[in-house]
Amino acid sequence: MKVLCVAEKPSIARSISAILSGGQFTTRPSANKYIKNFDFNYPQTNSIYTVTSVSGHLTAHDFGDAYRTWNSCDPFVLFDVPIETKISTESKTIEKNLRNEARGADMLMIWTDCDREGEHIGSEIATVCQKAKHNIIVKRARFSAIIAQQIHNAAQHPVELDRAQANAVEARILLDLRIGAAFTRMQTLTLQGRFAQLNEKRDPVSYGPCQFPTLGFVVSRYNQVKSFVPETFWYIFLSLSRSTSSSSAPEETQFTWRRGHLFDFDVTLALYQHVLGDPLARVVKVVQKPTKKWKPLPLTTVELQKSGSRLLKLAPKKLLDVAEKLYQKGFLSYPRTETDQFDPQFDHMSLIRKQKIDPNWGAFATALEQANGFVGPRTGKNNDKAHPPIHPTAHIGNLEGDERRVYEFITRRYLACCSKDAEGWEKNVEVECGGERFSASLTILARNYLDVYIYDKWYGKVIPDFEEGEEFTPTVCELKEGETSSPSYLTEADLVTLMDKNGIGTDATIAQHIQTIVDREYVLERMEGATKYLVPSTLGIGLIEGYNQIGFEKSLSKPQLRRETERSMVQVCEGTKTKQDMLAQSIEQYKDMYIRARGEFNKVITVSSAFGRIDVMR
DNA sequence: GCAAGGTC
Repeated sequence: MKVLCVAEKPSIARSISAILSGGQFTTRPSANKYIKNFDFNYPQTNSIYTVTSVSGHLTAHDFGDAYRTWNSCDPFVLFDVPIETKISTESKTIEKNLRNEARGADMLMIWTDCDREGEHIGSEIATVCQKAKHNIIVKRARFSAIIAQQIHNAAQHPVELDRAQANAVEARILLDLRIGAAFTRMQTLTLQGRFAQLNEKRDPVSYGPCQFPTLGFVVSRYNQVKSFVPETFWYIFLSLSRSTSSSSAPEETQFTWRRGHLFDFDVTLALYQHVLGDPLARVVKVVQKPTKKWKPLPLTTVELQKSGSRLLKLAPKKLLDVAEKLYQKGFLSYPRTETDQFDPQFDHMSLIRKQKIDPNWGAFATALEQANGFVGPRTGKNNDKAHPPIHPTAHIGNLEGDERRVYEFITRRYLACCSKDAEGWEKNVEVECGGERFSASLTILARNYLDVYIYDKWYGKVIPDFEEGEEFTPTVCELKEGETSSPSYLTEADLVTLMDKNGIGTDATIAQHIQTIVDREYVLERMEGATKYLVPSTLGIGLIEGYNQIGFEKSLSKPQLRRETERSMVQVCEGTKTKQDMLAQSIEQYKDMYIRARGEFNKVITVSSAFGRIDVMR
């Protein structure tokens, strides 16, 4: 039997071939420069295998000619007019390769990632191959990691394609296109009629079910900052200076008031006077216990973008681009993964060994190899069943600039994962004075993973000995005043976190959505020191606040609608809803909102005009 | 000139 295997991307095709053939395969080029065909025998099922791949989705969706140009129709009809599905121009050579290979095959085995999108890509592959060979048997290989035993098992026990999952994705594709195109054209054409600046630039004023909630987060934080009024508070500050030993200089131990701070001056003053009336502080409790600072979890794409943008000051999109490049050069594992747990069979030692030669972290890697050095990584809660957490696959010493910094971060993170938690000793001293309680708590370090993961800080300070029942005269006892501080604008790391929590976009697209609202000039990047903050432009504020004033039951700029789309997709996958019902219900809902938005768009225009100009403020 | 999701 001749079997044609098709993976979602070239790297997986190569890995599968290496495993199934035991390294004995021949390589043929295809019409596409990224894609190769691998041939070998697979005696376990008495078959001749060819393994190739696509490169993500094969098809593109668009309206027919009659509706593609912007002035050809009322945007409202885009909710209903037919959508054409074509092989995208970039995929033409890939389609050709699939057809050639399918003609000579008895069976098509689909090896796309085991997620909804993978099932949809699989159905695209099946359509192309069945066109080339009508009676080809279509099967699907199920695997959750590129591990020999799993890959062999998948090849020997193929299952059926899950059409329900493919349908759910198809519905989302159609919905996003209809909603995006209809609202984008309506917004753009209406605003261009009112604001000359927009007309000159001809930039679309886009709407999208992911980009608007993303913009909504930025505007919402902006409003919090603008409406913030500082509040004065008061607190009692207590400290003691004493030497830890007879020879050392005195050190100050600061105690924290158990009440934190109060907003009522008179009450605070009364309590303070009570404390002043009692010159002696008594140690009521000393608790000492070991404490830990946990090493980081294995690295996912979202976490790379969050911690990377915070620690390396690189934009999430940039981080992903750099990681992608390093992956293509063979230094990193696949950088788009939701998985924060390594497979129990994962071979860490050979990867750690590769890092021993590094001048900066080689010694740490060497120590991990010794007895008591290595501790298996923590197990997170997420597993996409397709890719392991991001880790270095080879050592490289001559990178420069951002590539070097990203590689270093990922490598240090990985080595930290294979190390031990930092250990400390916590001493909590509780003190009573004039009826008020105060406490001090400090930690002493045993660094472990912190030695390689230089991005985490864990400060500790030796605290003098205190004994229960001991009395002392505080060195300082003061009534102090403070002020609540304004929230800051959103950082990119904050925004990634919010999007991830609210299910806006996926690990691979979150960074793109942020880029989109910047490109559309809805949001400006403002540097303060080394930190980049996101501030909405007048246009961004006008759009969000304008829609808010229309008072939709479900806001176009909040995550709820996207969550509902997600829930509908799950229902289609489970078979509790049909694709047609999902489409019909959503389209109806958005049509109602579209009609109201169009009717009351003067509110968006009014809010935008209120800022005087609709172009961006600098 | 529109979306979001894959991927190179």
